[in-house]
Amino acid sequence: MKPTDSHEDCRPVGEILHQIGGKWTVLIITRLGDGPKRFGELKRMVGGISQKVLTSTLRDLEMDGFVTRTVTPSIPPRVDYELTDLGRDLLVPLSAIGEWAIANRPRVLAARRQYLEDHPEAMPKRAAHVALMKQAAE
Amino acid sequence: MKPTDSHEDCRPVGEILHQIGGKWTVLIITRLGDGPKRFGELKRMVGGISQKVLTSTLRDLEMDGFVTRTVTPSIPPRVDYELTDLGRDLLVPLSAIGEWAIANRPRVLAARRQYLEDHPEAMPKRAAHVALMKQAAE
DNA sequence: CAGAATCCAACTGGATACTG
DNA sequence: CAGTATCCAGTTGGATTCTG
Repeated sequence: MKPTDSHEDCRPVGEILHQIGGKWTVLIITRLGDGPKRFGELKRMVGGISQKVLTSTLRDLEMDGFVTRTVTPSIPPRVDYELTDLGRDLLVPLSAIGEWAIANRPRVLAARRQYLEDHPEAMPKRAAHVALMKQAAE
Repeated sequence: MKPTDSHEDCRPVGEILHQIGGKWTVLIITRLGDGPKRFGELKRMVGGISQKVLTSTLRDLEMDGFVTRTVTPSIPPRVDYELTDLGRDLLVPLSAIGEWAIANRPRVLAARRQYLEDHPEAMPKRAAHVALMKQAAE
């Protein structure tokens, strides 16, 4: 599995990455890294995610075999999510990305500021930029 | 920079991850991993990407300081893209993800098949699923 | 509590045509 | 060759309301 070769298997890999690369996936998987969590617990921990999106993201993760969903039919109901072996496996490279993001956010923000200085006309054509720029302004 | 703590900096990290998690970002960065590439070269190597999307993704990466864009005003014009130090830095955790995806694609596909067996009514509510299922059927 | 169901605005990304 | 400029369909994701 050499890293710099393999021109053919780009697309299939892209599909998996796209799935993993969802805005919240990394956050959810890493939150589950230290044990099972209930739905509401996860929602609070991640923060800023709507239930609809959390629900469907968790469904995706369940579908891909990264998490298990355990329903306890009590009143009120209780649902726990937990990483599978595959999920814990994925957690390794994923948390590496997460830590990279935390560690290098300042560098990225600085690069964005620099870019805007050099290209004053650049202005946000993509939404993600706006969000990051707001952070850069802090 | 502990992995399992830090409830606060989830969102900011999410923004960076979202950026990185774009469908093509990982593919492009890893393709650039073994040296500078021209626009058309990249387009062929990645495969299946439109020039519009390739262009805007490259702009994003440039904006974030991951790649440099070098224009040689000849006829025909020539533009080279190359990883910056920050980009090469990012390449490390990113290619880990890429390799994970290649190595574990079968497991993910198997999980999807299993899921569909267990939940016959599940059927594609999200597009990404359709793509993966088509692959699963191969 | 955990979600399902709607409604709807915003963003993504593909196809096509044109330019220096 | 390497874009830029449109147009446009499909998806994502937020807010809100309702249910077992």
